[in-house]
Amino acid sequence: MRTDRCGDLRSDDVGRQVTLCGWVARRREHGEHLAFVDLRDRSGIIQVVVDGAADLRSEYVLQVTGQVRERPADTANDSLATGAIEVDASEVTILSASEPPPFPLDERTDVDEVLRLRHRYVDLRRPRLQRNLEVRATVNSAVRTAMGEQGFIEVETPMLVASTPEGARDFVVPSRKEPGSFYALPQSPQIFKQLCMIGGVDRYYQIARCLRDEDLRADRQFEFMQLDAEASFVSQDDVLAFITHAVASAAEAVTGERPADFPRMSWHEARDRYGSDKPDIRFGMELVELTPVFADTDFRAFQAPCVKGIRVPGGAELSRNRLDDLTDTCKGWGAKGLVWMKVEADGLNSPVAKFLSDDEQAALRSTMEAEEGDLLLLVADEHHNTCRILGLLRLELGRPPVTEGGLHFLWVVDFPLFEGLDETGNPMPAHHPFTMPHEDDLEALEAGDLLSVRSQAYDLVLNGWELGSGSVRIHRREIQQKIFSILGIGAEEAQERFGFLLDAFRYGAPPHAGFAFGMDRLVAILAGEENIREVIAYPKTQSGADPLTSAPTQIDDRHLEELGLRVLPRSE
RNA sequence: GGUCCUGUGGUGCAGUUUGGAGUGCACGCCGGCCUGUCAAGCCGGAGGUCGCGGGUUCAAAUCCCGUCAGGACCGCCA
Repeated sequence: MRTDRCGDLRSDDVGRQVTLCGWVARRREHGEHLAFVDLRDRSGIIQVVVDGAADLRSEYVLQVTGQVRERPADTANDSLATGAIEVDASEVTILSASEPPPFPLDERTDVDEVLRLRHRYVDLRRPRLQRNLEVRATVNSAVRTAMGEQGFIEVETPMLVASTPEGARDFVVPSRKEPGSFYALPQSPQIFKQLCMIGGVDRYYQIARCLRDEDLRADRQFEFMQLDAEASFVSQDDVLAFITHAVASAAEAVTGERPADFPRMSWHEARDRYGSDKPDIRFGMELVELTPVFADTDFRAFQAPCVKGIRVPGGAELSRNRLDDLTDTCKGWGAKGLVWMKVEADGLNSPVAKFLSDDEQAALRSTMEAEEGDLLLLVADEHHNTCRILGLLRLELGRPPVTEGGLHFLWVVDFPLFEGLDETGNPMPAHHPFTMPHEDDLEALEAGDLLSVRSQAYDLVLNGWELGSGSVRIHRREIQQKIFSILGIGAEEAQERFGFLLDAFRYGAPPHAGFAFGMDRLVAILAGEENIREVIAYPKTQSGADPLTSAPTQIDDRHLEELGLRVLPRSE
């Protein structure tokens, strides 16, 4: 139907007879005998000169045949890739008419998102989404190539799986053949990929759809795509290298530049310096240790296990109102309070300055390298809480937009194996119960010094977004049993919950390790989007609805009966 | 489950603080004019459940209560 794409034509094509198909992006009429139509397809836009009488309106679908020609002198449009030329139409066929679109398709208008989702087929025509979908396809393709290069093969795993009690809430699918029983949709292919290892598929990967029935966020949808990978006979370093290659290849495919650095940082260092296990290292404002400065302080609020602060360059300009807001925000995060100090020519301006000795003020200023005009924000609390609050505050005050600062990848390693205790006093696994403890910490594990035990688990962070995580898995039976017993999972319960995996481990399980990272998040950052809905063709709203199809919908009684289901009346 | 923000012709906004006639801006739409525009221009026109319900008031887009939808975040996401 067409010989060329609209956006591909250039001055080289002058003189050629071409046939183009596309949508009317805009028309400019000059009376009976002249009109300009900007014809748009996925490749871009070109100006078509048509007879003024033609009734060609916005978003009509046209087939245009005509000759490519230079535009007359002084009428070139530099802002258009095809701006030096135009197509002189000899024949225009309306393939499909269109009602006026429900919202403008130009890039200038920030349209209500529900409206965009309800008419997603129109929204998808806009350059922004066209570009984002291309970025996504490029990333998918680059990742597949990169994994293939490293000897991984793509294996598909089922969507209808058994529900396990771990992790997120499952989406479930009722069984027709066995009423009252349910499949679960996979939260990840975790178990299956480990079974692949036992099955001798020594390098598995999959760009897998995962589903978790948890509340949605800017970086979270019910369903999302992961690069899921697992390899046998490899170390943590090997896995980091595999994933680094895949992610670097994806970034290079999109930006044209291969990111060089994938630095590593221990979980402890990340917490102490950035107050986060996913530090955004695009900017400074690092947490400064101040506990020694106030070791002998008379100021009650600083008589805490840990005092830290951040320095906001130029922050002394913030109004009292804004500082009060920040204090409230911190309290909302669970802080006992927030101490602010403005660094001024004649000293520290702060409600609490009078409680601090001259030595303390001087030590504070030098430790924080404070300069006139800075704002110092201090929190005193338990170590972990101090770091967490300041980490959130740092992001609140300093985090650049997604499009700024380049790509800063970071491997966070040496996570603790357990993060605190649950209500019943059992330690909680920081990753999952198959995570291998650090070899150097096996003695501490044996000795019961649980919270000091590191794991061979690792996260990949990009500009403060957690892209994904992985671990070396336990393949030694006695260690697995030790972990289960620490977690308070008895042999019977373990068998019930993970029976088929444990059974499989009896038949020759190779040492293995793996990783999974969120493709949507990677694509969003590479596309310069703050929200993964912008890189998903058909996303859902924050309440999990799809304005396009109206999902979720009710099903009729006959259908319910067939599945052995009855819907309870809504409770108050 | 919680906190905060938003909802006004087809679209994007202003108007809400301090109640007084559906008032305004830009785009789009419809009609007319126009042979080099490119966010074309000029003239004219149509288009409203101020999300919904209730309350206060002589009077509500505006104040109060509730509710729905959307968004950001907390909880949640091993």
